[in-house]
Amino acid sequence: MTSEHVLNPTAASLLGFLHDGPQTGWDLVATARLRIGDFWTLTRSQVYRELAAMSDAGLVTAGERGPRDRRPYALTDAGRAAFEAWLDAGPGDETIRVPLLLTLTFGRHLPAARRAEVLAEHRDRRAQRLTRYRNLAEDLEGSDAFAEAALAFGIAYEEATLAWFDALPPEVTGER
Amino acid sequence: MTSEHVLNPTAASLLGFLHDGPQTGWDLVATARLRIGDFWTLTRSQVYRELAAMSDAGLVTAGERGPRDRRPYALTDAGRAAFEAWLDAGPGDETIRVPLLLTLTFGRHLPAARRAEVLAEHRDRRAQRLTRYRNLAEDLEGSDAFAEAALAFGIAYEEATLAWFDALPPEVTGER
DNA sequence: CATATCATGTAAGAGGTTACATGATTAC
DNA sequence: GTAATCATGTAACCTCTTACATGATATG
Repeated sequence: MTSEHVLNPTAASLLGFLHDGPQTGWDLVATARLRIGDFWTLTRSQVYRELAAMSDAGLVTAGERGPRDRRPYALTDAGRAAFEAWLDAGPGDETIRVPLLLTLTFGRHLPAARRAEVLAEHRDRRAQRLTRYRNLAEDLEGSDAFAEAALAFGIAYEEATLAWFDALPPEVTGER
Repeated sequence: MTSEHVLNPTAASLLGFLHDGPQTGWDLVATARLRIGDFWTLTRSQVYRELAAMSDAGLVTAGERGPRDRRPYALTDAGRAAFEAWLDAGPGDETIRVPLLLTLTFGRHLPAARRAEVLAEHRDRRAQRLTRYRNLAEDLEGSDAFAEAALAFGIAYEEATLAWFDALPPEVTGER
């Protein structure tokens, strides 16, 4: 009888990173920000909480405290099994929540001039993100095909968004 | 001194819908599912809670209970002001959380055959969503430019996603 | 009269964010 | 020695989901 600890995607990702060796909470935050931060948000608080919970559940073990109270967590066999089960289950349905489209839906309640500003600001943020992604893609080239694929998704998304922006009719954008 | 009640996007959307006249919680759920359901999830529980909270804050007023205990909520001037302030602030940053890209990031831990299956399943779900969007777009044509624009975003997103799927290299998809 | 649908809500818990509190070590 | 950064964690609160509980009305 295996005690099935159901993983949430955040916890599962931590286990995923621990496959490359023990890490402290602090390090895991940095790793996660770097490797999945562009498509999965997570906070320090969350990481420490999930680590504590997974330690209780036997999915990870806390090692000795090192300098500066550093406390490395290592994957257990149970943790490895739980991670594999999570991965094998496939990605859950995406929760699509796009604040921009809410603002747009209620666009008729926003004066045209302000609407134009708001949209332009948002478009700009997207454009900056696309630029950042493209730079990242250069750095990443040839290293990790999976990471490259994930980044390519982001690029495709932002490109599509910008094209959408530029195709909006003037009665929506509020520009004359 | 105006008591600034800070709205979350869900609450704000309810106020937005109440601009077209009083509605009950039940009706608001249906309206929201229909009008913003494709880019903003929300549950019954949430709607009743937000209505109660906004009623306490004076942003809406509960009317007399009708048949089947139906209780219509109406917008107050404070509610209208709060909504306008929310709308004017512009859309907040999108929280990007794409479970698919997590699965992909850890793709090397998933056997190639299973990886191919998982990706194919997910691609299929996306394709179905795109089809649904396209049908909706036909129905919507010429009615509401803002709703059409929001839908066009969804279509652009799904089209970009499908194109990305189809451009994935075989070492990522796990197909030979 | 039985079943489906309409309609309200509460309870419990998971997940997520922000702010607070504390202290060690490194770099200047 | 002082400021930055590393490192751990707790507390409070908000948001969101799922399950539970209850009853009225319409449809067949």
